[in-house]
Amino acid sequence: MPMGPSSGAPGGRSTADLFSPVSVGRISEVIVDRMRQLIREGKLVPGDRLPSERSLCERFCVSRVTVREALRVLEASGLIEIRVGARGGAFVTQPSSERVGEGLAELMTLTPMTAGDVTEARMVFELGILPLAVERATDEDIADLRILVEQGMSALETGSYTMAMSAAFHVRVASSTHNPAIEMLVQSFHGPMLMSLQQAQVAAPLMGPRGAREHFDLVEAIEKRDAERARMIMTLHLQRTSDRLAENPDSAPAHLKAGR
Amino acid sequence: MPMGPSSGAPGGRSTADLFSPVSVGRISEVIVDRMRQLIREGKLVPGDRLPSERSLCERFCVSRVTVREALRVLEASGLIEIRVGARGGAFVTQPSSERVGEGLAELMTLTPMTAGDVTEARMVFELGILPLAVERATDEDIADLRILVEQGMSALETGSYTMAMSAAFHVRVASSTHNPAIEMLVQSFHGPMLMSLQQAQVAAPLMGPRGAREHFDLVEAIEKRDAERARMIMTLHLQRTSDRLAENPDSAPAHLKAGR
DNA sequence: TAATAGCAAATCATAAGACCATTAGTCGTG
DNA sequence: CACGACTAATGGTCTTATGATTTGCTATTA
Repeated sequence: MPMGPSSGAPGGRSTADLFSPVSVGRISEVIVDRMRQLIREGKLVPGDRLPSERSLCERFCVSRVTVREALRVLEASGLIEIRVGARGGAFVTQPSSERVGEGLAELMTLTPMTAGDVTEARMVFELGILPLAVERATDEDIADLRILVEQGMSALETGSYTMAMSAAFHVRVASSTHNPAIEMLVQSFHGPMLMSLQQAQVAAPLMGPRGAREHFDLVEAIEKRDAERARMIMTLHLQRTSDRLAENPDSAPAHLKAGR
Repeated sequence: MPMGPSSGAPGGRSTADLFSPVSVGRISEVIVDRMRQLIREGKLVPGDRLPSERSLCERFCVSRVTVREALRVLEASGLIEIRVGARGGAFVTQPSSERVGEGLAELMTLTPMTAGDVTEARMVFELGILPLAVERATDEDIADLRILVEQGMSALETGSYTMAMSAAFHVRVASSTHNPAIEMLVQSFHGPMLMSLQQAQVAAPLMGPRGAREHFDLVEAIEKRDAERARMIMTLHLQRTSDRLAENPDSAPAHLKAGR
């Protein structure tokens, strides 16, 4: 019996299984999958430290190169973070929407897509979730929003308003829907995208006293469960942002700018 | 002049620049950035083949290990694809929304997020873009949609309807907005996410004759620029899908399932 | 002639061993 | 107690070798 681990004539079953490839792709890829699975199953939770490269070599019976390539991939996937030095190693990271946002941002730089396109998509989404936010916002949500509005206003006075603060507000509105998927998407929108597009220089003009006022009014509308009014305010608010972007030369095709 | 490439006393400028760290992080990371930039600038376009690993070693004056780690990262980022054998090597890939979708799907498996959450987000977005699609759809868009509907109907009769076909229809609707960002997002939704969640086994029940009819009606509404009617149809359509999902035990928390 | 087996080259995949750089902890000395 | 030197752990990189896979060519043979 020249072929096949188990005895018996080869006619018994489909040849498709018997002559399947003996090795499946890269070893490092197998290791990556194993790690992924461990993380998914919760056997590895954020903060955990993986064994050292050399330990992993022994456990998997592979060379360090292979282990390192697997770690590189996991790192690029945002699943682990690697620190050097004593007590260093690979640590499981907290899952975050940043990675999605990064992928989104990168796609934007590679694809014929303008800032206007993105703003429009954002508008559709943020307007669409408003009714949900209005309906579901708890007292705690509203209190948080009020705090953010106040912080924004005082920051405006001292001229220290940043895009991050605006993003925080919009994300908090999204999280008032109590739908993690929605929150994550909005976060992905704001995170690296707008951040990289226009840094501090246009943050202030983008957010004048009027913008702050709109934030304030929006919270009030949410509190009063006035979806229609909330929608109106947000429409204006986003529309103005969009217009500012249109004036701004930086709003040119995103893939011409963006240096990370 | 012991330090600094340009002559002159060190007092001329901030010492911060002069005594900056001599090496910044990983070499492989530098290579990754260089490659990324080349691709962004269009010096490397999809289909192009990168030099072989050994050539890159010489060009960058680094070892093969380093080059390989860079290639792994680029591959994990979805920027290149690596083939082995003669005429193999690293090839620049067509940018696609798949990567974003993957990241999204992975986040879903790692985060406390139910299929219901995702469906809700999807509903918000797909409903929100409908007015844009209705307004902007060209004759070509509508013709394409009709073809997809017909294909779906005949597939239903032969029992060969797949999730992919449903996804294709919804994505085509999204692309009728002529906004790449929107198209990409919808694609990200449908791509790996729903695909992995419920494979073929639930595709058919999810898409009965009624679903096909709704697709048909939706196209008609778009053609007649009847945003209100389109919205109603889509609402029902998605709602039904959502309900089916809720009945289905597979709709349990996404992070408990999903094996890729 | 045409199909097939065999061979060679290009290329990625992996291994093993060595050395350097960075970091945290420890221990000694003032 | 404070500060600096030493040590051990760990990732980062290099070098050299070998294996595996794919393509294309070539020679053999029916």
